[in-house]
Amino acid sequence: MDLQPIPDMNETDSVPPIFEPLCAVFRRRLKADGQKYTPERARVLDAVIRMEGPFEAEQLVEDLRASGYRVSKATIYRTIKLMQDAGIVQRVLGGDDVPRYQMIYGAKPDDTIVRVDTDEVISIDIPELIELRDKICAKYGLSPSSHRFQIFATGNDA
Amino acid sequence: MDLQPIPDMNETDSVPPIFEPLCAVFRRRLKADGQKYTPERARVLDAVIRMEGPFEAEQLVEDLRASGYRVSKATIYRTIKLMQDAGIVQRVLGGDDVPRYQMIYGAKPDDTIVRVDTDEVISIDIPELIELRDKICAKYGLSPSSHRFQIFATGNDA
DNA sequence: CTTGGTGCAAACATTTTGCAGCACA
DNA sequence: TGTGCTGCAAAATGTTTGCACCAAG
Repeated sequence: MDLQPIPDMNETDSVPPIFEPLCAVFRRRLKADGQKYTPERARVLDAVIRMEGPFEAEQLVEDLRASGYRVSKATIYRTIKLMQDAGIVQRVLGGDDVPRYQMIYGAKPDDTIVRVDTDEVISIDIPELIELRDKICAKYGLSPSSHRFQIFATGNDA
Repeated sequence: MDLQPIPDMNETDSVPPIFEPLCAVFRRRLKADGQKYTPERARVLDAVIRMEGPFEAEQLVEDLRASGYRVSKATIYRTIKLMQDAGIVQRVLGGDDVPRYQMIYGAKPDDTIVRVDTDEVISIDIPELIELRDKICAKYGLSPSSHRFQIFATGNDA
C-alpha cells in the first residue's frame, strides 16, 4: 500500500470511494456520527497506514512512541475500534493465534496457505480470485474493498 | 477405572462426512508424539464434533458439564491446542471479534462476504474455489483440508 | 455549560502456566 | 520409577472501561 499524505484536518466532501484518501474516509465517518478527527486519531491512522500487512496493536504503541508522539493505549484501542466501524481495518488471527489488525480498505488481497502441521504461512498470488470476487459482489450489489483467502493444508505425508 | 475404551465415535450420528474418523486422526497424531488419547480428550473431541460452525471455548465447558462430564478448563484449552496441532481445529474471529474455534478437518468450506458497514455476514457458495484451491495446493505438494474465503465489502452507497 | 476526547489505572475476558497429585507402563 | 495427564488457582495476554480533567463549540 502506498504512502498517504499526513492527514489534514480540513473540510471534507464526497470523493470516489476507493481512491479517496483514507483520512477523508475516516473523517467523514466520524463526522457522520458527531465525532471528531483529533490529532491523536490522525496519528493512529497514520501509523496504521505505515504498517505493511497485519500488525499488532502493540506495534502501533511503539511506532507512535518512536515518532515522539505519546498516544495512550486506551486511545489507540478506541481509535482502532472506530476504524473497524469505518471499514478501514479488521481484526484477524495469524497462524500463531496472535491477534492482529489489518487494513482492509483498498488493501492488497491477502491470500495464504496455512500449513496446519507446521504453522508455516505461505503467501500466494491468485489474480483470478479478484475477478471471481468482483463478480460475486456485483451479484449482491456490493463493492468489495478487499478479501482474504486462507487454505488450510498439510504436507502430503503428515 | 475408566479403562473402558471411550466411545470411539458412536453417539455422533451428526458427524460431517469425513474420510477417516476424527478420533483416529487425533489418536494417531497423539501417539506419534508419545501422548495419550485419554477419556478427557475423547470427550472434548466429541463435544467439538457436535458443534455446528464456529464455537467458543466456553461452549465446550458448558456442553461437557451438561453431559455430566467435568473436564477442567485447563484440560479443554490444552486439548484444543493439541487439536490445532493435529490440524483438526483452527482459531478464528467472527465479525464481532469474539475468538472462536472451528473445525477445519473435513469441514465444509467457509466462504463469506463480510459487510464492513453493517457487520452482516453473508454465506456464499463458490464451487470453483475448491477447484482453484486444489490446483494451487498440488503445485506446492500439499493436501488441502479446508479453506476460508472472506470478502470485505460495503453497500454501493456507503 | 454541554458534548466529546484523553490518559491513567483498574477491570475484564480469554488463554496459559506452575504445581501437586494421580495413573499407567 | 518415569512419563504423561489432570484440576486448581495464579499469571499472562490483549482489550475495555470508569473516572477526572481538558478542549472546542
